[in-house]
Amino acid sequence: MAQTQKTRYAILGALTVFPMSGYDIKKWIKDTTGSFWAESSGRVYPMLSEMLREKFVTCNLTQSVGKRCKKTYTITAKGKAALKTWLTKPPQPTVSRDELRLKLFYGKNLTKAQYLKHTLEQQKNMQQRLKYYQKIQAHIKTAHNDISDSFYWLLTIKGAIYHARAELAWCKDIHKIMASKDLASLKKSHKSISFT
Amino acid sequence: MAQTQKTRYAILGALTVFPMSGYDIKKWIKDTTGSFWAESSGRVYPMLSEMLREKFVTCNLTQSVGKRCKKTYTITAKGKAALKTWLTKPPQPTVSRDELRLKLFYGKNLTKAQYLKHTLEQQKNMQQRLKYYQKIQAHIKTAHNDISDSFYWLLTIKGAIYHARAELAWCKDIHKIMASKDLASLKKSHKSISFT
DNA sequence: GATTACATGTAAGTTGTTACATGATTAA
DNA sequence: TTAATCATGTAACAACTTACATGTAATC
Repeated sequence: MAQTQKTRYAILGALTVFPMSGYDIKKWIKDTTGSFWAESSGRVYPMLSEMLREKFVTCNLTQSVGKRCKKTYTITAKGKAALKTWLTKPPQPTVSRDELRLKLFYGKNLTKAQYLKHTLEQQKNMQQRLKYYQKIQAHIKTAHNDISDSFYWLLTIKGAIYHARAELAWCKDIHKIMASKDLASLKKSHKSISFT
Repeated sequence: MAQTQKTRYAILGALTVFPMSGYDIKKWIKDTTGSFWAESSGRVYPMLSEMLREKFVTCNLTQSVGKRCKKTYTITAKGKAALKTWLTKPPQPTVSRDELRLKLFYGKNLTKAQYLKHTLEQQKNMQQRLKYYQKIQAHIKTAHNDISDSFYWLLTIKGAIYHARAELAWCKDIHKIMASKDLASLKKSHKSISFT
């Protein structure tokens, strides 16, 4: 019964930073909250129209460089109120589908090489992410003087960094365990794997 | 174009452990891979019928305790082959929607108390999870002698434990930062927040 | 006597993605 | 000149959830 429609709040949140067009919003969401939130244009544009009808946002046309018109949306007091109401509600734990973990869980059905291919790829991805996060972090610290937002962004990035580090530590552990033992000898020693 | 249908593989994976009924499968998925994978009965039962037609599984009726009949599904060679093909493919990074993170990212729009309510709740949840994982971990180590599976399960749990620990460390950091500074003084000192 | 667990399934609705259509501008 | 970015939007489809229907058996 309870309609979530979280796309709505992801958009409203973005508009508390500054007014944006649909295109901007999609890009913003990808660039800032991309590691834990995604929206497609097929949702953003219809949702903006809906929220315009509901007076959660206002729209004014701005001419961008050429003749193309750009619709810049601004959040209203009503929109802000709706956002705040949602923000204060306890977040419902969405069980994400982590494909990597599912594949590794049923790793019995993979060869050692296939298994390691997945974890090495994950390790590489997490290393890249970590670098990306640290770059963003430095960027926010230096370029942003609008404290009210950037304080919270830094805390969020910190969480992302911790997450990436945990994934890296996990991958390393796996590689250590897989490298030191061949699968045939695991029967004897698997119980001694350290789980500190 | 590329149809994912991951429910299919979550089920097939479960059936590589032992034959199960639809009810068992749903319970199994929840109990073992529940922290990173979810399936609803509205998907499990139709998918089992579909896979029966495709000869990925076979079905035989077993009388459970009373008169209720139970359909026990067994994975076929064809099903195993399909699973292995999928397992070896690089997992596509599904961007989950982490509601907590979105809410904290736009934390500017929350009061300090509201913000802390979310992070304290997350801390509590992660502590509970951690205990749960450690219980399961101990259980697998002692009760399971079928090494081929349990080795991979232990590695997966290790990842879950690392993840929970990272979340806990993050929450603690947030509480430290939020406690030591009142929001009014943040303007001066936010750049000195340690991001080690 | 009530609730929970077992057990299978369907139907309606929601939510979301992908691909497409359209076209300007800008950089390699 | 080819591709990428800017810019808005729709239509078709895919995927998933929730609530319901139905009934047994065990436990509290």
